[in-house]
Amino acid sequence: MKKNLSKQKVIHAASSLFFQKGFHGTSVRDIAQKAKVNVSSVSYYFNGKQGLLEYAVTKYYEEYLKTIEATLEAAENWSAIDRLNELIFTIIQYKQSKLQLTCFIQRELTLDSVFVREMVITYLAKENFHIRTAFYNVLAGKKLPGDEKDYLLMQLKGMLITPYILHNEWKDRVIGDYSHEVFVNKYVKTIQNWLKFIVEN
Amino acid sequence: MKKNLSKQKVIHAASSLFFQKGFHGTSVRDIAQKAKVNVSSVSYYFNGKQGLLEYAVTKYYEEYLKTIEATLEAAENWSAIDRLNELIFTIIQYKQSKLQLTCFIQRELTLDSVFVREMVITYLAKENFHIRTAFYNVLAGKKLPGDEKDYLLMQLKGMLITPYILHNEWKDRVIGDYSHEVFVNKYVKTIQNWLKFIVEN
DNA sequence: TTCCTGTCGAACAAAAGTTGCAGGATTTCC
DNA sequence: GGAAATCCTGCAACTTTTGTTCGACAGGAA
Repeated sequence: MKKNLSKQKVIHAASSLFFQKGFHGTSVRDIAQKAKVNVSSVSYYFNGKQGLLEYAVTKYYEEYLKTIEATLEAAENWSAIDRLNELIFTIIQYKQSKLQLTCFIQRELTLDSVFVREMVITYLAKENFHIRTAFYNVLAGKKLPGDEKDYLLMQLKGMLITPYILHNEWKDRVIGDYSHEVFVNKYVKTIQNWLKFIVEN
Repeated sequence: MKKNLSKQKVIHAASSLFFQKGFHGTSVRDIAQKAKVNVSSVSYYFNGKQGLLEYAVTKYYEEYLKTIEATLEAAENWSAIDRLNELIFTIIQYKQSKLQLTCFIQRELTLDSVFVREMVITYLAKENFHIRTAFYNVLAGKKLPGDEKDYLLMQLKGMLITPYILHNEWKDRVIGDYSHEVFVNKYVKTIQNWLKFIVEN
C-alpha cells in the first residue's frame, strides 16, 4: 500500500526548491531529481508545473484561513484587544510552521500574474478582512485623523510578513523545533508591545 | 548624437518587466520587444541577461549607499534620534524614487543564489551596518534584556521594506509624483512615531 | 485473467539565451 | 572634406533547456 508516496515526495521537493530558487527558476526536472521520481510524475499527479503550484498554494491558504477563522470563533466573546493578540499569535505560528512555503508564497505574491490576482481575490481578500476587522475593532474607541488607521494597519500587516522576507538575515536564529517556538513567542510579544502602545496613545 | 539610447531603453523596459514578472519570468525577447530594440542588443550592451541584472542591481545599490552615507555624514553632529529619523527619511525617499526597481530587488533578494549572496556581502552588509549603528546609538541609554534589541531592529528593518512588498495593496494610494511625496512623509512619520515610543519606554 | 494505478524512458515541440555576420550609421582622424 | 575606424542594429541560426506527452511495462485488485 504505497499510496501516493511519490505525490508527497514531489510536494516536499517542490516546496524546498521553490523556496530556494523561485517558481520560474525551478524546472520540473529539478523537482523530479530531488524527489527521486520520474519527470512525468509531476504532470501525472498535478497536471503540470502550474498545477503543482496551484495545488500547493491553494492547500496552504485553505488551511490558513480555516485556522484563522477557528481562532476568531473561539475568541468571539473576548475583548477586542485579546482577540487581535490571539489572531496575531495564530498567524505567526501558522506561518512559522510552514516556513518555506510561507516565504515562497509571500515572494510569489509580489508578482503580477493572472494566478496571483486570483489568489488575491480568493484568499488574501478574506485574510485582509479578518485582520482589518480585528484591528479596527481595537481602534474603535480612538479618534484618529483621516487615513492614519490605514497606515497603522499597513504597519501591522508588515510585521506579520517581515520575518518571511528578511528570512535570510534571521534564519541563523531559527534552527530546531524548539527555537521556532521561542521565536514565535518572542516575536509575537514584540508585535503586541507595539499594539499596546498604539492603543494607549 | 543618440548616445546609448538603446541601452537606456533596455534598462527601462527590463526594470518594468522584472518588476512585473520577475527575473526568471522575463525573457530577453520580452525585454527587446518592449524596448523596441533587437534581441541581440541585450547581449551587446550588458553581456547577456545575467549581466543586465547585475548592472541594474549594482547601480541601484551603489547610489543607495552613497545617498545613505551622505545623509549620515551631513547629520554627523546631530542627536542620535535625529540622525536615525533623517536616515529613515532618506531610505524611504530613495526607495520610493525607484519604486519598481526597489520592489523587484527586494523580491529577488529573498532567493538563494550565488548572485544574491554576493549582493548581501557587497551591499546589504553595509546597509545593515548603518541602520544598526544608528538604531543602537538611539538605544544606547536604555537597558534592554538580551536579544530584545535585535527584535526591535528587525521590526524597524521590516518597516523599511513593507511598502515594497505589500506594494500590490498600496499602489492605489501612490499614483502621481505628488502622492509619492505625500506617501513618503506620512509613512516616515508613522515609523518615527513607533521609534518615539520605543525610546520613551 | 482482466483492469486499474503507478512508474519509467524516450521523444517532441516550444521557448530560451546566445552568437556570428552583414550592412548601415556615426565618429574620429588626417 | 573625405577616408578609416568604430559603433550600433537587424536577421538568422544554433544549442540548451523546459514542459509535456506517449506508449510500454510491472504489480496489485477485482
